[in-house]
Amino acid sequence: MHKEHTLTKNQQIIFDLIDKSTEPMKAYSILFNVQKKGIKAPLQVYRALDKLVEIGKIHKIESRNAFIACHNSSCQVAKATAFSICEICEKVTEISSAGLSKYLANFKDKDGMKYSKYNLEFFGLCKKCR
Amino acid sequence: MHKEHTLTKNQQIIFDLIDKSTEPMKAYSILFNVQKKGIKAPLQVYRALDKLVEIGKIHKIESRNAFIACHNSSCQVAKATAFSICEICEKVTEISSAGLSKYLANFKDKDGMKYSKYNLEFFGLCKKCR
DNA sequence: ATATTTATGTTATATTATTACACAGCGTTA
DNA sequence: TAACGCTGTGTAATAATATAACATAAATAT
Repeated sequence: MHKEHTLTKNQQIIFDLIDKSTEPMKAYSILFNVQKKGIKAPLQVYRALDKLVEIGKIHKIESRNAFIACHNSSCQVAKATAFSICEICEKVTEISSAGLSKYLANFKDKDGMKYSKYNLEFFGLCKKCR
Repeated sequence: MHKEHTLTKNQQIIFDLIDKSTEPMKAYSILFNVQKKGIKAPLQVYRALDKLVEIGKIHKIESRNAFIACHNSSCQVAKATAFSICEICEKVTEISSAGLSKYLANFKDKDGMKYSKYNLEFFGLCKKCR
């Protein structure tokens, strides 16, 4: 079981914005959008983003420096993430595949080492862009 | 078979530096190190990095904004990369596992979509840091 | 109630990456 | 050879992403 995190005001504002967005949002675009709500400085945004990532409410798309809400209910901690990214329209989708998760969670390298966390980004063309 | 790419002067200087490094190098650290060789501006570095990534001589570690030389002879194009990253000492190792490559290259999502490229980053503690 | 931790607000600054423009070298081809 | 396309170079300026440092407030624990 996981502790339910009650979001603070800034965290809630920023999460709501990302959650409503149909595409990954960048930090300064988030900042621009929440300035009317009193969040004025980059650091306020980054602090909220850090926390939201930490508790698994959002994920960072590393190759794009952008953030999307997690829609995978089983993923309350940001320790195992996989995305597909369209190289034309930049649509990003979180991949939720039991097989893939299982394979990666159990993956051991040559030295028999297992890892506590991973991030996987697939690139290609989405249906629309083919 | 792949065309052999002859590196240009700037590309060669920057590749040599990254190749000799025991750890991933960041763009501005590269810049600092090659200034004595006449490469003075960030853009000169980024242009060389872009090309080196494109032809698979180096890879970008997205979560760290850093670059490492490819030591995987089979990987002449940057389309399928996997790394392990130690969260304490930041040691990065390229993972070369036939099983993993095969699994990911053949991975299809729910819609049966296959991808042309992927990047996977595993996080954990290396042997020394355990 | 006090200590501790977590979050906030603000200013300044560091770090990472790109735009825009001028020009040089090289192979093609007309 | 000259005109063209392509790739790479040099330089200055700037954009975009992220953090440091410091002061204060709110929430939680002892």
